[in-house]
Amino acid sequence: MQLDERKYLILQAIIDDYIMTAMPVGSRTISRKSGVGYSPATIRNEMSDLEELGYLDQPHTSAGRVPSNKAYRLYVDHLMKTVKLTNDERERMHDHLLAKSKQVEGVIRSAAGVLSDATKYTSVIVAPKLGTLRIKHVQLVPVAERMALMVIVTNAGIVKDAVISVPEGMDADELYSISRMLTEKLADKPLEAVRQAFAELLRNAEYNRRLLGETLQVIEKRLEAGGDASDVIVGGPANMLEYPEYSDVNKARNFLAVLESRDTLRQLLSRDGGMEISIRIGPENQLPALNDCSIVTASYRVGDHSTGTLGIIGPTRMNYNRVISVLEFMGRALSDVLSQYK
Amino acid sequence: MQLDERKYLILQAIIDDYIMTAMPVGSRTISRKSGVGYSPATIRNEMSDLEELGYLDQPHTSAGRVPSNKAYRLYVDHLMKTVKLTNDERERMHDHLLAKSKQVEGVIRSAAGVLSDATKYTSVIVAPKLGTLRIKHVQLVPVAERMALMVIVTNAGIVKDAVISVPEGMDADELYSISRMLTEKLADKPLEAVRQAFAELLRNAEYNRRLLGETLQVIEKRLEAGGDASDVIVGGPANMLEYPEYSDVNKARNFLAVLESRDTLRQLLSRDGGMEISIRIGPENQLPALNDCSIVTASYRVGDHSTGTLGIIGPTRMNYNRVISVLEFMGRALSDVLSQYK
DNA sequence: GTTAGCACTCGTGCTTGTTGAGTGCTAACA
DNA sequence: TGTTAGCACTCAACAAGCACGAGTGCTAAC
Repeated sequence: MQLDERKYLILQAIIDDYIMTAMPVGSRTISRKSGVGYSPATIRNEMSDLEELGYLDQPHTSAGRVPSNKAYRLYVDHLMKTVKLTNDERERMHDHLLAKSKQVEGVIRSAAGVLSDATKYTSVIVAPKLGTLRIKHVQLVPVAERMALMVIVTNAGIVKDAVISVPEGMDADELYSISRMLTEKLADKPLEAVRQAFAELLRNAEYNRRLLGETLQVIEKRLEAGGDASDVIVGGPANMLEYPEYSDVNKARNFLAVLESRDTLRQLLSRDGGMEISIRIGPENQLPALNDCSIVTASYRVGDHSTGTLGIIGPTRMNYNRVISVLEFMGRALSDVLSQYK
Repeated sequence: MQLDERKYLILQAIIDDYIMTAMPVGSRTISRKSGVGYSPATIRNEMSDLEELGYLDQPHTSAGRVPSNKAYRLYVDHLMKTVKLTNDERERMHDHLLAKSKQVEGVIRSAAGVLSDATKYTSVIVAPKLGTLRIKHVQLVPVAERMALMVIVTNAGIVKDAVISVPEGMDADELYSISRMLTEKLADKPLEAVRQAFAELLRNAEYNRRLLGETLQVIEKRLEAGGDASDVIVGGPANMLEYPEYSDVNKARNFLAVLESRDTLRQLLSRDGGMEISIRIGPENQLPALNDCSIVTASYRVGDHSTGTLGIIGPTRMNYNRVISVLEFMGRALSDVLSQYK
């Protein structure tokens, strides 16, 4: 059995309706719907076929039908027609984004807010991979006896800091000149290339080797860790509770638990290929707790080499249409804002 | 009618039981309980009195009784006997806190995690008021044509950054020397005293006045804003859903919505007096959405002048005992860790 | 002052019946 | 041969009725 034009039409109508209502949809509903000129009986026959083909599920005999994950896959790949955002909406989102643009952390944070507000789902934004960011400036600041704070400013104005210990008796002036030297040597190098640069520094070091060694270690540790918790920002976690899928408190709790584990989130948002938009439906995203969620992601650029990810997590019956439009727009907007300090 | 010894005893037993079970407690339960040697009938008479006095509520005729907010108030003020944490527990919490102590943001974040794990409620930590922190270092880093990133390192290693615009043609070296000058002039001054210092600088400025003016403005704006979103850290938001009080999704959603508004949280956690532990029960915390929540807060010190707040939000029938012990301990631990880079 | 006894209340959980949305099948129709 | 009307059937959801039991208040006896 194959999918003909009419089956596509009916399947699409069913999915569209289910996305709106979250209720199993019956043959009468589809029959009434404009654009499909068949009687309920005909629709029923087609629905029966679609069920056999694995595109529809039936919760129980006397209920309507519900799209399967396979149906959503077909939907996003072929059936869905993209909608445009209104200019008004684009403007509003853009303005919200710029309102806090004075602080970089703030830009990402408000982007997450805009995303979750615009879609009514939960949004997640992952900051660019540390290793790909370029160092603009390194500064060691004395904070205590034998301790200094190392501040690294990268492009996109992202600031990373870490406490390192310094040799006995090293004073502020000395740290200052080491900072100057480090900045000079490391400027415009990506963080992940720092090991090499350091090796070179250590070979012909006039300065304290132990200090440089530890500084290198700290940087590498940060790189390995893949960034700390603040690198994943979640927006509108409570939005998900609006949907009947999560009217069960246990489900809601499991969902929120996933959001609390930034590591899991970072992994979930890791993207496969280079395509603009990636969609994972239900079990496609591996995590059992998110079996009835879909994750849609896009990416944004910072400078020429670094990319971060922005995404939406919602029920599998999410409004893919709108989510994709919003993500595409915000991906571009975020890239613009974050690349302006190149 | 007055509260005699026996009424205290019974009320305490009722509250203890209700904190454990969240079920209306009946006279039989209390009678069986060790320590109270009276028959259910006697207990009933006393309970009737307690209800009349406003310490107990009755959900409906044939149910047991539930402590009122007035009862909780009495409980935390007089009835409650403090319990000690085991050494084992203290150690575990302390270790968790230190595990991430290399990054300051990380310390506060993991403290929030420790708090919510130890209590099974939701924790909130507010970073110290910016104005009271002391400047250790100011650094201007060029990020784009006519734009620089200003990084301010304060004691406790807290780093604040903001983008400012700089005059045409100002190069890295020039910014470097301005940074040096600013650091020298501002070092060890609290942020809120910066206005004065700047006024002085502006009076006999050799350097560009417009730059200094804007720098001052940025600092002041940050001060006025009372810190940005990252200054409030929430731990274990999903914990609250464990409790039957929040088995209603709508209630849960409202609760989570409150947690999303960092401004509201900051206000909620603002503390009245200087006492070590502050407890607000139900409506005492003003916010209708949190009418059946209690908020317990303690404070921590950073250096000599700055204080931040750490708190627990839980149902009014929370385990005040334990919460207070944990908060006291963590307040001290956090102060120790954050004051070590003085 | 304390307690046993008893009638009374009322939420909870179970069973049963009803309703209605939806299905599958069959037979008639174009 | 594809489409549709008709009809019997299914089953979740809802409501009504009922028994149960936890809990109360009151009274009278100890």
